[in-house]
Amino acid sequence: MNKEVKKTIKKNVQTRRKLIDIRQDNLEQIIVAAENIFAERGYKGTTVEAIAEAVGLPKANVLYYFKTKEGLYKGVISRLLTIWMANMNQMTADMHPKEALRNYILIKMRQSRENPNASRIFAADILHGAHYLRAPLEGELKEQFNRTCDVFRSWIDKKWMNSVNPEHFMFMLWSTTQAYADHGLQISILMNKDKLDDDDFEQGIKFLTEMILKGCGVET
Amino acid sequence: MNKEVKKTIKKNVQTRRKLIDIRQDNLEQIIVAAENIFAERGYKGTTVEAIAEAVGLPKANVLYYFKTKEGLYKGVISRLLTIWMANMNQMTADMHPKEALRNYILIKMRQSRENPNASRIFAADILHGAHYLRAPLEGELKEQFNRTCDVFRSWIDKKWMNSVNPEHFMFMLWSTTQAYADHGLQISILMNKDKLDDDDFEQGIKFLTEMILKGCGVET
DNA sequence: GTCTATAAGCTGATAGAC
DNA sequence: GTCTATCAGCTTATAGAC
Repeated sequence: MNKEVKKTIKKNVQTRRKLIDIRQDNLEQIIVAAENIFAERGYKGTTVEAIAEAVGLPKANVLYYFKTKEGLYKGVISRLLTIWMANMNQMTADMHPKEALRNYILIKMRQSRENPNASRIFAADILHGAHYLRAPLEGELKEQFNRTCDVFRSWIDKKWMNSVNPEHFMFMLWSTTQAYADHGLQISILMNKDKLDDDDFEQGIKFLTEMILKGCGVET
Repeated sequence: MNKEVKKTIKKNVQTRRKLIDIRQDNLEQIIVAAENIFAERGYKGTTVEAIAEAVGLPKANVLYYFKTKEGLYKGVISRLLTIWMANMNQMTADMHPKEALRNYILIKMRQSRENPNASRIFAADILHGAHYLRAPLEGELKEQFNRTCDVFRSWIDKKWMNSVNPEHFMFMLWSTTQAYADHGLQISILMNKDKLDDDDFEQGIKFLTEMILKGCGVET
């Protein structure tokens, strides 16, 4: 193998690496921009043009990477769902509800603060017929839901908490914590703020923890 | 005045009455259909054509009555807001929280059951920037919110309830009850149902009332 | 008042030069 | 891989006959 050939190969490798990097970088940028705009304006309210503009690319380029708008949307949802499930706190029967519930509320509130897009996009999908979330809801999410309800039942059996309805208890945990993402704008307007700050979330966490633990009869 | 003239006048009156009736009837039908479709598909997802089809009129006819799609949407929102505010339970300082809260939860849950469209359309608007609800939120709704928080404070002063954060307490009352409208689909999927029935709402009311009263230290 | 036809504008997607 | 130009389809809104 002579020098010229080696050089050519090396150059090709470098070029390919660079292209791969560009590709990864563009994919990442597009999906992050898309997530934000879908969360703000909803699926129908979002244009591919707007996403392209946010990334500084022509829209044909965005469609080169993702082929269709719906494909991009599905990509965003599935990415969020993965993160969502990974961060999902697993409450178990052997944990004491005092610590388990306190921790669950903390994690969910942190999620509402740090990744409100996920909660908002999910909420919009549910509101408009669960077009994209029906499948996961009927599958993995339902299993997780049922497991957690069983944990509540076992806590009730052990007299660690009052005999409250497990399903509705779960709905309450979700709706109260996710409200700080989904209805964050409403809350901030009513509290005369531009947006919710760390203090608001701290107070929310403190309030919810006390109310919910006391409500289901767990000693604090 | 001869008989012919009298007859003509009478006929004109009848005709006018009939036209007014038709007009009222059409307006009513259009706004009801629009409410349902906007709630299902969101503003951008709704076409004037779909509304017209639901009423059995050509879409030019719908636009004859409401001029623009946005005008129709505003009409729907303002109509729902009026009903919403009228049904709003006024909690007052002289009422005991036990009865006042119980009744508030009952009314809000009834609203989620009987008029989920209002809650859903409001939720979608908040989710996407409160384009149409910002004004009422900054005005009448904020006043009502502040008045109710004051009522909570006076209850706390009287030791009728624990010293919980009034603002966050209000958010909890809203999010937990409205969840049965906004996330009704999610709840029904997780409970293996097509839709929530009377029993589910009864259980929800019972659950929420117990949890919330106990949570804020009101005797039941 | 009602309805058909159509204008005007936007948006997703593609063709084709570079 | 990238970008300009453009097509095809949909949607709001209006013009104009009845």
